[in-house]
Amino acid sequence: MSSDEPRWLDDRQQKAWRSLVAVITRLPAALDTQMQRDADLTHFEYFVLAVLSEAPERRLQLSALAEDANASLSRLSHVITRLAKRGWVCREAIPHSRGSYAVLTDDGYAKVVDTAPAHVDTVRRLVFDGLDNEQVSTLETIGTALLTQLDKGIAEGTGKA
Amino acid sequence: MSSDEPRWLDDRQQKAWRSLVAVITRLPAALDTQMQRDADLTHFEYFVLAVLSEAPERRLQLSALAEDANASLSRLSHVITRLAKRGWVCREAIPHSRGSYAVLTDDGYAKVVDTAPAHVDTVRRLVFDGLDNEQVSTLETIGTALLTQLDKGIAEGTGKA
DNA sequence: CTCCTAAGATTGAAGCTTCAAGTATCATAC
DNA sequence: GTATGATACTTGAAGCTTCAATCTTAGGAG
Repeated sequence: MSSDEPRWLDDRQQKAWRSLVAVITRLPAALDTQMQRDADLTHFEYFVLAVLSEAPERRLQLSALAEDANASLSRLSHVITRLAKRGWVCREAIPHSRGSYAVLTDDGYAKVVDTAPAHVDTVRRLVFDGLDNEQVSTLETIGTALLTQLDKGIAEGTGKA
Repeated sequence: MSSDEPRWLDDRQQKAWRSLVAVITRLPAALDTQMQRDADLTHFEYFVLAVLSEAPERRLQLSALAEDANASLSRLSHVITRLAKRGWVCREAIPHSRGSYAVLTDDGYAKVVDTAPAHVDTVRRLVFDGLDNEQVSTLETIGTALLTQLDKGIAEGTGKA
């Protein structure tokens, strides 16, 4: 515990928090619904493929990919197994290292190219169509601030709240 | 599809989107980790209990609770079953209606009271400690704008992207 | 060279969410 | 009163994520 009385959030923070919770709950669900329907993929699976498609040589070490995709190594490993079964990704040992690459296959690249347009349309429809240019900048600024604090907070919190 | 060429996101939107995706992926994971460790609850379970604790008579019809908790009725029903097994909630038929109430028990209320302080500390640590007053207001504004557009977008999107 | 440690990744079980199908109850029409 | 339909909720199975344990291999110490 930080102090004696358990300082509550003030009114403004309370409202901001509720709306943030709603966003982090509803938006992923909406993204998954569209992805599932149009591409038989979770949004996370798509994101992994998309990150790989932009990497040099369309390959990335698993631990690096996990970081870029905001996931635990375990989660990523399971997902790579699933994507490999579908032929979109394969693993490749890295010489003189304990690591492995995840490599996007040509089929995987084609899948991303196929899937991207409907996904982008969805992102516009669910998010950007409601924001003007200034709000988009603000979103980026706030998002970055949140991530910075999140990383800091996780680092601190490794020893109980 | 909206038009001929699949209009991509511009650079600013792209950056904003990446940071938003990171937030909606990492923040829930961090909240769940703390909740699991300190209260043996998922963040969603806690949120359901918290919403109930603020409702008149600490009760809400399931469909209304689902809406307030940003969840599908199915998800909520499973969760209520789990919470009921632990004695924190019970169901109660609504006379002359097809609906049911979810009612927070005294034990359930006590659980919320016990759990809230560490949760609030976590929210401060992961989010608000990194934001000044103005940014909190901005967060609330942007969050609300996102939710508005999300609802609109989902309504539109019920017939393919 | 051999042992030891730890980094990188995998795995299986348990738990949560979703999806689709099912049940029950109320309102309406005949 | 009895169909019909729709609303509110429940349920079981399938799939995804997490957690903890495990495996494998690289890098040092002796």
